[in-house]
Amino acid sequence: MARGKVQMKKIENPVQRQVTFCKRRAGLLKKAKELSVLCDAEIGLVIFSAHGKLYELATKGTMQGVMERYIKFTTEPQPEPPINQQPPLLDAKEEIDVLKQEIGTLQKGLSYLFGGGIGTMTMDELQILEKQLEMWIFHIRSMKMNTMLREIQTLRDKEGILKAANKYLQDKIVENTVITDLGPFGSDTSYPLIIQDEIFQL
Amino acid sequence: MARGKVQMKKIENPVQRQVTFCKRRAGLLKKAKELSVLCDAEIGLVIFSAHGKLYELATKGTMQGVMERYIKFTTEPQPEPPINQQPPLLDAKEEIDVLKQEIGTLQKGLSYLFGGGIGTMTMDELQILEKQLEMWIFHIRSMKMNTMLREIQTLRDKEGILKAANKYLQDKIVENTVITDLGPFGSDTSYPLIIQDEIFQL
DNA sequence: AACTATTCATAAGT
DNA sequence: TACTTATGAATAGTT
Repeated sequence: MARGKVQMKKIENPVQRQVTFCKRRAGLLKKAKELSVLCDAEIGLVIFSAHGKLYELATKGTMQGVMERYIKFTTEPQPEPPINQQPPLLDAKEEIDVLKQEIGTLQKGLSYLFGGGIGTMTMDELQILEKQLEMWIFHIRSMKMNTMLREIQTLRDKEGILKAANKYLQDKIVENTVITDLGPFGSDTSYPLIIQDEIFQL
Repeated sequence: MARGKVQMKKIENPVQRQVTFCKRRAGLLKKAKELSVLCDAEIGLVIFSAHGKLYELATKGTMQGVMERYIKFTTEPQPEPPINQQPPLLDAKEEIDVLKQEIGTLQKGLSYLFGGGIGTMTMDELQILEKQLEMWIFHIRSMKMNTMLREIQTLRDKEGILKAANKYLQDKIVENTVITDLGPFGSDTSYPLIIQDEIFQL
């Protein structure tokens, strides 16, 4: 930098350290912005000063966004965006592994937030925590219900399409055999045994 | 920097952009390390290249640690370290407030970890999450049970002490009145109405 | 907070 | 991809 090299160790003089912190922090944030702009990169930068003050920069979106992307990236295998893409669940097993890791993180967060020892919590605190967890479960269950309802609807849609296809096939067969024979078709509840795969590619 | 200023906009030439990305990325990481060492700061730096590759730096601990600290900092009010300190429970009301804030943090963490939309979770994922939450509740409830058992034990201890005190007082009264009168005392189930506060300072 | 002498980072070239 | 070099930027020490 200027007027003498600087030793790569903590600056002992608190005043000088604070000044250097301000200058270099500004420089670092500027450099990060530049890199993001010049090279189209997404950057998240978090700086906690020695006294605990927070300085942050998130290019392209929020810090939340960067952190989510980071978690996703480090949790999943390399291929960056293979989670919940168009093909709704390509590999259920892999997805469950991902979830397990996420839950592990959450658990860590729990024991961390209530660190020092959950054993020291008061009755009131336990009561609140239990209630909170119950609310979460309630939330999860209502989401499960929604998922099931959606699946049921999807199945009904498919049923409708199959019935229509069935009808169409029946009509065609009747049409082709009308001269020689009037077959036993006609029931509204009978379905064809041959199903076109394409029907499922909705 | 060298041989001509650089325009602060995305470098169009892909080759040059890639070269610049490598150079400036290295520079940025170096500067971040230096700032951390010189000024005793905790820094988390995440860089996603335009092609989605991840580069990261976490000084002092892990990126997880930085992100947890960030979440805590942005969720809670400023006073950074007033969480479950030595004085076990100086003010129960205050402690509950702290707990509520911590729960808020946890909630945020939940929606963050499953960010992007919990609505996209699969049935399997929801199932696992629900089970996890139930296990937490089970844990909480067993802790509540322990707390209650401990309180019951404490009350029994107090009862024993009170009974002993009662006996002592009775004996004293009997002793002092034995000449003039044999009072109606003698029941094992009667307690004195006057209780010494000191008895409760166990 | 502003200045300036230096060192550092790096754009362009090889 | 790596090295070199000329030059612009960052900044340590000073005021």
